[in-house]
This record gives sequence, structure tokens and C-alpha cells, in this order.
Amino acid sequence: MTDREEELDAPNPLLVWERPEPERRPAPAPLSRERIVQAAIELADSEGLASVSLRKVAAQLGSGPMRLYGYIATKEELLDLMVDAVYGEMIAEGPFEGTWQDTLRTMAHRMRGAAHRHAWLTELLSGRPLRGPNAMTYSEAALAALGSQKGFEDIAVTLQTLKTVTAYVVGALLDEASERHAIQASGMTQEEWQLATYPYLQRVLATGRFPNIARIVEEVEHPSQAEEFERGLRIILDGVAARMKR
Amino acid sequence: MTDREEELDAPNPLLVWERPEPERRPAPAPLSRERIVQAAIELADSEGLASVSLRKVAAQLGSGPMRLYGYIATKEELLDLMVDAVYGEMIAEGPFEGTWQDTLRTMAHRMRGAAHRHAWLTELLSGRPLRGPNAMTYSEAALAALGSQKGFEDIAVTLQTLKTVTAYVVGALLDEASERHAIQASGMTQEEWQLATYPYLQRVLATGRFPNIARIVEEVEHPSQAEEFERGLRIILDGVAARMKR
DNA sequence: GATCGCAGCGATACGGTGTATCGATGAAAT
DNA sequence: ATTTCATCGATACACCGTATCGCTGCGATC
Repeated sequence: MTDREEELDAPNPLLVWERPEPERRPAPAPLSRERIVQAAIELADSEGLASVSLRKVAAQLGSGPMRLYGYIATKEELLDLMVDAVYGEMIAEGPFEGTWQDTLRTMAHRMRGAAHRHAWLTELLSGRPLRGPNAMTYSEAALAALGSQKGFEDIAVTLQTLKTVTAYVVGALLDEASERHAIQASGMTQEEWQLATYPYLQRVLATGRFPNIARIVEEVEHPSQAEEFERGLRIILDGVAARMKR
Repeated sequence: MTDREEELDAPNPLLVWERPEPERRPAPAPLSRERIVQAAIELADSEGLASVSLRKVAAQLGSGPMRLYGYIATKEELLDLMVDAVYGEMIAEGPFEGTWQDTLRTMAHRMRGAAHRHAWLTELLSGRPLRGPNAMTYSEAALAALGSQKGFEDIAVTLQTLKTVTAYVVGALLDEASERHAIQASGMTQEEWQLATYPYLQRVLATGRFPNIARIVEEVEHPSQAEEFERGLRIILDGVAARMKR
């Protein structure tokens, strides 16, 4: 296309006289923190946390990125809201019931469920103090359920227990997530990735410097992630029980 | 300064004739992965992980950002190398000795020490499978030390134990780090931050919806982070001991 | 000792990010 | 009907990771 043709198609926009006026602004779609957070969560669920940008979230809501700053002061705040929304989901799953073991198990499994529904959760959970209303409500419910059980009269003990179990759960979920992440980041399927990784592993193990790791790779029948999580959780709960007997 | 003056100072660079030739390139400083990683770690230690950018790391080494791509393929790889370097530090602290409790304690405390020396470690630890040589050496040493103890004849049990303890440690360290992060991100000192946060907390607690949390804030004498970590660790080790008795 | 080839370097560029600024706008208030 | 004003979005800025590619200086070759 020549310059000449271009001029015919698109009149030179430098001159006001020939430029059309902007179209009337359509009434902007109503917005709310909730809608913003929901859009962000959908984006994170389907495209990964990395592609949650204010521009994309805003686009999904049919607005410019700057409009979001009426509702949040910072992207970090949006992430905070996303996490708290997930705590909301966990609350909605119902109250805690049964023994203290039941309560702790329920907590652990709900968190695991949430982390599986929202693969980005663990990454956000790390390094974010829980001050949102849903997180507080959830913690309060857990404290209340535990506190009513024999052996948990001292609220300091209850808190310590809760923190320890939570630490395990978060750590275990991060571990579960790490492999998934590496695979997903490489853009391969799990099999492709294992196939691509296997030769390196074999080469390293062939050096003989890692006999125990080699045994694990060769001999150990790996339990499912769910089973592994469960076994760890049993260890923790045994520990809590042991502590209570003093 | 007028245009005229400017012209006198800086000759129009559009004309080749008046433009000076580029100065001879200085011999580039020798580079290596190790130097790159060290520079990145220093930057992360002093300015925070967020300000580790390839541009800044390269600048610190007196080179352009693109030169780094001869040594790494991706920023992610640099982060992997940083983590593995920290495992190197942990290895250098010496072998594992004593009972299986001693070994697990040592592991936990070394990791905690590393996380305190390098505040960014926990963030990187999350979601990064450990395939680096130092990480593998460290794991191998831990497996060997544990495996020689009574009760750990089954390597699957050893592995499960290691994973569980590690999960707790990582989770606990993340929890420790989260508050520090929030404070540091706000750019306040700890006292300023507590002062700024306190009114909100009081207002929320005044609603009466969080009686247990209120009790914790008001009644519980908070142990130091070190003590809290230790208590949790004791719970975990008790759990391991309990599991072994079957 | 001169020449050449080539690995490796860095200038430049691209598409993306979070967010500050500020004129324009449309709805609410008068 | 007019004015006010909160709010929206276009634009801009600094910075990011990284693809591209011409240039440079060094080591190998003749």
C-alpha cells in the first residue's frame, strides 16, 4: 500500500477539522470489588497467576486499568482480596464438628481442596499475613471448635497447635505444587516432562554419589500425592496427641 | 538553556562527521555463573528479591544484561542457582551427626538459619523442585544420616519423615517471613507498623465476632519466633517418634 | 606476522508490567 | 437549567524479561 492510498483511506488525523468527534461514552458497566476479584480469580484459574495483570482483569470487565484503582490501591491488595475470597469458599463448606482430630483434619483437607481448585493459592499464601475478614472468621471458627475440646483449655496451646498444623499443610501443598509448576512452566505434558528429565536424573545417579536417592528412584513405590499428604498429616496429629499427654 | 546554547554544547549527533567514534571497548570483566549468582544474592540480601533484575545484576558486574544469557537461559534459572547456592552454604556447615532427632533438628535449624541470612529464600523455596547438585547432596546426606538409625531401615519411611519435617519447616518459615514482609513492604519500622495496624485490629475485635482471636491478642504472651518454631518442631518430632512405635 | 573466522558482547527494540497524572465526562445536586 | 464533582480512561513513565543482530576483539590459521 502506498502513501498516496493511505491518505485516501485514513484522513490525516493531525487536523482537527477532519477528525471525527469521540463517540459518546457508553454508561460504564457497574463495578465492585467483588466483581473485580471474581474476574481476577477466573483469570488466575484458567491462565495462571502470572497472567493476572491489572490490564487483563480490567479488560475482562470492559474497563480501563486505571478504573480499578478506585477499588484497590495496589495490585498487592487485589491479591490479598483473592486469597480472602478463597477463605470465604472454605467457610462456606460448613462448620467444624467432631473431635479436635476431626477439626484439624477438616481444616487440612479444606485447604488442600482449595489449593487444588485454585492452583495459584499456595503461591499467594506464602508471605501474606492473614488479616482479611474471611481469614479471620475462618481462624476464629477453628479456634472455637478446638477450644471446646478437652486438652485445649489453654488458648495458647490451641494457637500453637493450629499454627503447627497450618505450617505443615502449607509446606506440603507447596511441595505438591512445585512439581506441577515446573511441568506446567515447561509447557509439556507430565509424560513428556518425565521423559525429558529422566536422562539427566539417570546421569546424575550414575555417578554413584547419591545412593540413597537412587534407591528411592528405583525401589520406592511412590504413593499418590493424596496419600503422602495424609501420612504426613497423621504424623503431625500423632505429635499433637503426644504433646497433650503431658 | 536555549536551543542555541545546546547546539554549542552538544553537536548535533545526526551527522556522522561530527560524531566521535565509540571508545575502544574495555576488556570485559571475566564472568562466571558463580560470580553472577553471588552478585544476585548480594543484591537480594541488601535490596530485596524484588530488585533482583537481570539489568541490575549485570550492572553490578559491569556488563550489559544480555551478557548474562550466555550463562543462563532465563531469569528463573538464575533464581534456581541462587537457591542451590544456599544449599551449598548449608552443606558447608558440616555433616549430620547423632540420633535421628539430632539430624532432623539440625536440618530444621540450618534451614531456618539460611532463611534468616537470606530473607528471600522462603519465597524462592516455594514452588521450586530441588534438582540442583547442592540440594541433592544435602538431601542425600540427610537420607544417609537418617537411614543409619534404628527404625529407619525402610527408606520409604525415611523419605516420608524427611518430607514431613521439611514441609513443616518451610511452612513455619513462610509464616515467620510473612509478617516481616508486610512490614518491610510498608517501609515502616516495626513499631510504626504495629501502631498503624493496631486501631484496625481493635476496631475489628470490638465487633465481638472474634472472641478467641481477641483473647489471643489480649491474654496470650507471645513467645519469640524462635521459641514458636521450636515448639512446633517438638510436636513434629513427637509425631515421628509415635509413628515409629508401630 | 598478517589475515580471517567466529564466539560472544551489548545496543536496540518489543511487548509487557504497575501506576501517576490530569483533562474530559456524565450523573447528581442545586 | 445550571453547576458541581466524583469518576473514568487516555496518556505517559520507568522498568521489566528477552529476541535480534551488527559489531568487536581474540585466537587460530596460513
